[in-house]
Amino acid sequence: MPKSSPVYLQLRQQLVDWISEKNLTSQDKLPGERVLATKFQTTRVTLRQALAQLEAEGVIFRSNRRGWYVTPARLSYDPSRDIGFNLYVRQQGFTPRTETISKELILAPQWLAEKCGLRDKTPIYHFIRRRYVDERALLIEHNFVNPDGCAGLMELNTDDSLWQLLRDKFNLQPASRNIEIYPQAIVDDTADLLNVNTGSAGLYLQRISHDEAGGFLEFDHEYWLHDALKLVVSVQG
Amino acid sequence: MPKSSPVYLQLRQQLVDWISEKNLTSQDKLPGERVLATKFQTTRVTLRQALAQLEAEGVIFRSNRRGWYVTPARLSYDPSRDIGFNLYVRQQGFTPRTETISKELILAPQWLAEKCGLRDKTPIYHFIRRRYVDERALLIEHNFVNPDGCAGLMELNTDDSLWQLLRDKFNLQPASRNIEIYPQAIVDDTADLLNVNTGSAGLYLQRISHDEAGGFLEFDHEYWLHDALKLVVSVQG
DNA sequence: TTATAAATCTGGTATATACCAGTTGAAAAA
DNA sequence: TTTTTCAACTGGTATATACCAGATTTATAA
Repeated sequence: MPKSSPVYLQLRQQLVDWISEKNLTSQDKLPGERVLATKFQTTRVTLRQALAQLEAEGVIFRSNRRGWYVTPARLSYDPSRDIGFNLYVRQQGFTPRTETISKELILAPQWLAEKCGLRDKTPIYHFIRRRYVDERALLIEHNFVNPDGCAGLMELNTDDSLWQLLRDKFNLQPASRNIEIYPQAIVDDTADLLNVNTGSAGLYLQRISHDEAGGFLEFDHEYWLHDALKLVVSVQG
Repeated sequence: MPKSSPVYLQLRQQLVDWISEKNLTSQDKLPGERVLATKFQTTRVTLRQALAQLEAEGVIFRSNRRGWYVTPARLSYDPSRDIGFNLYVRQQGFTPRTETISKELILAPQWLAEKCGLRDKTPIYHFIRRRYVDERALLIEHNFVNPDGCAGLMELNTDDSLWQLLRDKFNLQPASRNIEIYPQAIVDDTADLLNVNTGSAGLYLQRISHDEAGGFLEFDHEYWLHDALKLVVSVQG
């Protein structure tokens, strides 16, 4: 006799069926939790367990206190290329948007100096940007750029590709990158900026770029929603 | 007046403090939920919310119905190299173990044939392996190997590096790899094999390797626990 | 000594209920 | 028409309580 699965997993399946039956698609809103709980004859608590399950699977997502929505297809993303986020997104038929949340010249804190092989308190540009696809905020990006050779970068419009600016205006181009990637919960400020609860699943991506002479160009880290991207990398050898 | 954070987040902090105060370290077990709930004067339900938060952050992990444990440091892992899992792990001072769960010669199903550019129903080796670090099961790996040029692979011991076997015994070596990486919930069989609940956060990693002539060598996918690894990739250009 | 069965751990699921806190949109005021 | 205010909605947090289901240990029988 097959053991029956728990109620919340059965409910999960009912929700999946219902979503496909109703032809709900990318970014469509689900009814409120109280409505769903009634419709499927269960408690809100149990319903939320099923919703959380689907959220973990990347089927639906929530926007802070606004409700549940159907998750759009993942964005393919190659962290070893720098054709620019906006271009990337458009090539896949989505609509990008970038907000520069802050830009300032700071003195490199110790952790950053260590990572990048700089002396403590070296001046460095710090950009914080929020990037959207189809008006859903997908990631928060921090760029720390070595000001050597690109003085005045901060006065330019940074809502598009930084690398494009560096290449076109300052003739700077990365020759090698060290990339680190791992799943990490999104917390605190970052969570707020992305309109998710602290502790939401996310993907952390860090990149250190050097020029041909081995000089430090840029340190960057990105906090992505867990269901938002698919990394694609090609490697030789 | 600063808004006070919810009880479960305060509790989260208390737990963190308590863990560090008690000097709990890698793989140490936490007291049972009922004990903790009493100690911190809260309900088991609220306590579990705090524990789930720490789990999402990768501070603690649970082993199915056994209890909560302190998460070990992440394993660094370069998916573009193939020095072999076991060697990788040992280099970082951990103890690896690999179990071959199954190995068989199958006929490539459609999805696989498409991905690898094969004809439908091409014969192909299928290995399923479970890999441990310090006796914690971290990932389930599926290898689909093109039998051309490595007949008899299935009879060999596959608890170490497949690539090492292919290189040493069959003179096969990959020239290029296409890698896909994204966060994905661990469900069903895979969850069972890893001793986690269905829906646990995980990282999915897929690799397609070709030889110098562009011939298909191997398709591989891996399901990792979300808190188990840190991907490290170096890229030129 | 070993194998088996039962008791007792542990976390997992489920229900009912209340209130809190941002979001939203409608109503009221400017 | 525009702004402001406020009611109502939504999801988020919190407590209390019960029972279920695997895992582990202990006691018992072979």
